[in-house]
Amino acid sequence: MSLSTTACDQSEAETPQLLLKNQVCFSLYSASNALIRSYRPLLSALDLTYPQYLTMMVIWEKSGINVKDLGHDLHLDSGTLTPLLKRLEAKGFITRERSDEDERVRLVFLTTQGQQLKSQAESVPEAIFCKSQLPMTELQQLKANCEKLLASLKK
Amino acid sequence: MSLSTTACDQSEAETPQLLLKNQVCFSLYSASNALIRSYRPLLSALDLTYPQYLTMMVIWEKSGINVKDLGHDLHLDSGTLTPLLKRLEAKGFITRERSDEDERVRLVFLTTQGQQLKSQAESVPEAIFCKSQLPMTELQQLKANCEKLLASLKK
DNA sequence: CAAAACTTAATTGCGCACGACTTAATTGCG
DNA sequence: CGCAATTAAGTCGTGCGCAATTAAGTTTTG
Repeated sequence: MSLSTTACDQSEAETPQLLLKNQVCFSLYSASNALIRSYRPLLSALDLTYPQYLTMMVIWEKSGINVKDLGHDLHLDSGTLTPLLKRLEAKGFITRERSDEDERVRLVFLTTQGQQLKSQAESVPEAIFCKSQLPMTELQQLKANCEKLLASLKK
Repeated sequence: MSLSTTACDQSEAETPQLLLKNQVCFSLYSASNALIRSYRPLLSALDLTYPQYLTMMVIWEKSGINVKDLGHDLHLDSGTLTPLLKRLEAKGFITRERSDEDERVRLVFLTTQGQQLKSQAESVPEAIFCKSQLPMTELQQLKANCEKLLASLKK
């Protein structure tokens, strides 16, 4: 067996594990791209990209977090986060300050404008749920399956 | 309700729909990134990136396909595909030729080297399945859920 | 038949992801 | 103490994704 879910395909049975339609990863990748795409018009109204929106979620919850912990929460590294945080700072949503205790550490704080953004963002999840046109139970199942795969790959 | 699966969270119940851990999309995005990451060492041995690997799958199945149909199959546009195909051509895996019937159309053909690559790639799906450490039934469920979401968002 | 409408690919610009590397600060240990 | 090892963030280069635009070829239609 393989990650390509070879089931009952009639076309080209020679190497079915190399058919696009049998790839779990392709489905995951396409669905992720499509869902992020559907966020785009909603988020561009807030002057945010999707990764910036995720980052703001962490900062809304944990203002003063450092880059390492942010990267841990988002599963992203400093090569991705540093420029992203600079863009969020340029937009006025956050400030980036060095820690006094440890000069290596960069702390990220929410600004007043960043706080205001949160109330504007509150309607986004509902809007996306409507766009998805799927029952909550299925979305939760999808979420659980993704988390299980992620946990398994992280080990 | 919302796409953020607000269930039974104890932390910060004020706006639970804006907590990262309640986002279906974040789980999907993280799992997709992680799975693609786990393909990387296997594919770099074949001198392919993950999107290039997906593209080669289509071309292995449909040598002579045009860019529009390739984009339809992969859910990608020419802005992504044109440079990707040029890189595949530079590596010698494909050729890109104009159609005789319609000069606008660009046809993509498998080369001998591209054909040889297929046999080298045959071990990849199995290796990824092992890395995932999940039963096939769960992977198939994940795949089905992703496809349902994608279909729903495409409408 | 010629101009308008349409279609296909290519181009451009921006923002990720991420590996590899660098810089600077802190810690550890002999 | 002093220097090596470690750690945190930043930098750089490559390759996507995708919106917006452009260029070129084809079809439609008055």
